[in-house]
Amino acid sequence: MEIADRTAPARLRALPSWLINQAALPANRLVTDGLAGAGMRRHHYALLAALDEAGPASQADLSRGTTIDRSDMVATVNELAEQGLVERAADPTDRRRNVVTITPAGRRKLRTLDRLVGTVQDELLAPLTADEREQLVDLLARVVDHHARTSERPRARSSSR
Amino acid sequence: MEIADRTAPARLRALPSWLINQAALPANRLVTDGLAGAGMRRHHYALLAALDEAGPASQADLSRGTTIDRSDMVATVNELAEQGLVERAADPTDRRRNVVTITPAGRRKLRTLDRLVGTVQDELLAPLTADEREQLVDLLARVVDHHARTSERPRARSSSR
DNA sequence: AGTCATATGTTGGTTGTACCAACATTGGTG
DNA sequence: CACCAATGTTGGTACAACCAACATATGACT
Repeated sequence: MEIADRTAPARLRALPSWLINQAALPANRLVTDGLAGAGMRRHHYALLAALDEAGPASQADLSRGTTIDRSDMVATVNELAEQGLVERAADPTDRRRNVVTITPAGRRKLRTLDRLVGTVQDELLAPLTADEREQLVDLLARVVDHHARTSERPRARSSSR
Repeated sequence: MEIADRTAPARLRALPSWLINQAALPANRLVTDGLAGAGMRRHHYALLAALDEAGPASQADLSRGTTIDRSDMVATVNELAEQGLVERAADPTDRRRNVVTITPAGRRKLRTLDRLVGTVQDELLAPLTADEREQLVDLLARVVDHHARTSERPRARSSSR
């Protein structure tokens, strides 16, 4: 009569897509809460990381280099710029573009966030050994890579016209 | 200068929480698209599965048995009832409750969805071998279980009746 | 040179999922 | 009886991931 076990249907519990979603819930909760302590959100961290690793870039390039949509990039850059963590400047060589640059304060903040996010991974993967964590990362990376390639069709340019 | 590689920052690519999120994107896209072909959404599938496996139950029990909030359960049951896939009836023994029951049509639909969702898993995990898929499911299940237990502290019932 | 397709930043949406707060009704327990 | 808890329900929030359209600019081709 009663659903006493409080566990999801067996069908779902065996479903990779469902498990990934369920795992994403604590993952997001932990990361979001962790970053919230520093006044940041996930987009902010991703953008700072991209800038730190790849150097100054236009918003469109940053959008392609992260998974942040061009339209969401606007607000993200705004928010980071307000806090002095990045700077937005017009690109003299292409007046359509803004060049976004990480500031020293941004780099400092990023290091803080790195630590923060790092500790959160331990909480997230608490039940797994170091080996298993590596396995998980490897497996997921291959899945993610596969779909990044198949969804993003660079589309052979048809200069034919 | 330019972010030509179109890959996310290395920091993120090594982050379990980020990978889980990125994997959830194609997972959701595939499942959502698949179910959309049958006029269903994920909630509908989860609810039908729960009803099929655990039998008729109140909305609150169903909410606990899936991951669907009590408030979202209302609409989910409504939508399935409109299509004759479930039935909602007042519980004579407890007038607060509605007893939700899956109909034969609901069972038929569920079988269709099972097939649909199953084929989608193959697409999702295309780059992995059968062994690796099992590993992934096992690792994720343990992570999910761990956080299900640590977050939900139901507090031992005084009288389980 | 002029035309046309494309890239860029930006605004202003929409969708889906996961929540939370509050409420009236009912039930169970002291 | 008085009180607290559970249930269904309404209405709302937050956030990420999109999409459409636009003005401006660039570049490529004729």
